[in-house]
Amino acid sequence: MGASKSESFSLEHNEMANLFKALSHPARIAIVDYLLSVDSCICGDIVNELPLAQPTISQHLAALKNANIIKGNIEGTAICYCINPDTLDIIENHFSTIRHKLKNKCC
Amino acid sequence: MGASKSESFSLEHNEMANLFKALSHPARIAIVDYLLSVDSCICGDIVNELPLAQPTISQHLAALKNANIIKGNIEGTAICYCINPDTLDIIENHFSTIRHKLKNKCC
DNA sequence: TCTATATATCGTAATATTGCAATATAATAA
DNA sequence: TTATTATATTGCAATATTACGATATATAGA
Repeated sequence: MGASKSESFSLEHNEMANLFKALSHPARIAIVDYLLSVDSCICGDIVNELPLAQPTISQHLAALKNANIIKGNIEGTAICYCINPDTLDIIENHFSTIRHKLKNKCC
Repeated sequence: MGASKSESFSLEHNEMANLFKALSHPARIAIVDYLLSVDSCICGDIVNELPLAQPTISQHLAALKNANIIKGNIEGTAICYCINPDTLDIIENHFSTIRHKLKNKCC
C-alpha cells in the first residue's frame, strides 16, 4: 500500500492534520509571513516575492485557500489575498487545549 | 523536478514547516491526543490504540520524536513517551506572533 | 475588436510519504 | 543460555507532493 489510511481516524483528527499539512511547506509559511508583513492584503505581487515559478505559487496558494488559511477576493485582474482569522482561531484553540491538558501531567 | 526547494527558504520558515509536517498526518495527531488523554506518560500500549501495524506506528513515533514534539525515555523493555512542552512553546509563539501582526490589518 | 496582464489548469518528471511483512535489536525473565 | 516482549530497521509497493513548461482563462485598457 502507501495511501494514507485517513478513513481510520476521526474527522477532527483528519481536519487538524489537513490544516497542518497546508502549513507543512516552507513556501507556504513564507506566503503567510509575507501576507502578514505588509499593511494591507496583497493584490498581485506574491509571485515576485518567492523563488518559485508562477504555476508553483498558484498551487501553493490553492493549497492554503483550500485549507481556509487564506481568503482570496478577485480585484480586477489581480486577486487580493488575506489571512483567514477564523482558521487561526481553530489552530490556536487546538494548542490551547493541548496546553491545558498538559498542565495536569507529569511532564 | 519534484523535490522541495527548501534551500531557497529561510531556516526559520523551514523549521516551522518541519514542525507542521510532523503534525500533518491523522495518526500523529491521534498519537499526540492519546498521550494527552491519559494521566501520565505512556509506556507501551500505543500500538494497541491505533488501527495501524507496529512498524507503521514506530515510524510515526520516530517522526514526532525527530521534530521534538514528543520525548521518549527507555523504561525497561518499554519506552515512555511524553509531549515536549518546549516545542509546544515554539508553536504557540508562532501563532501568537501571527495574531499580533493581524491586529494591525484590514481583515 | 485586439493586446497586455494576472492567475489557473494540464501534463509530466522527480521526489517524498505511507504502510506493512519480514527481520533485527535490546532488555528482561526463566 | 534460551525464550519472551517491546521497539526499530529494512525493503518495497502504492500513493501523494512538488515543480515547472505549456497552455488556458479572464479582466482591463486601447
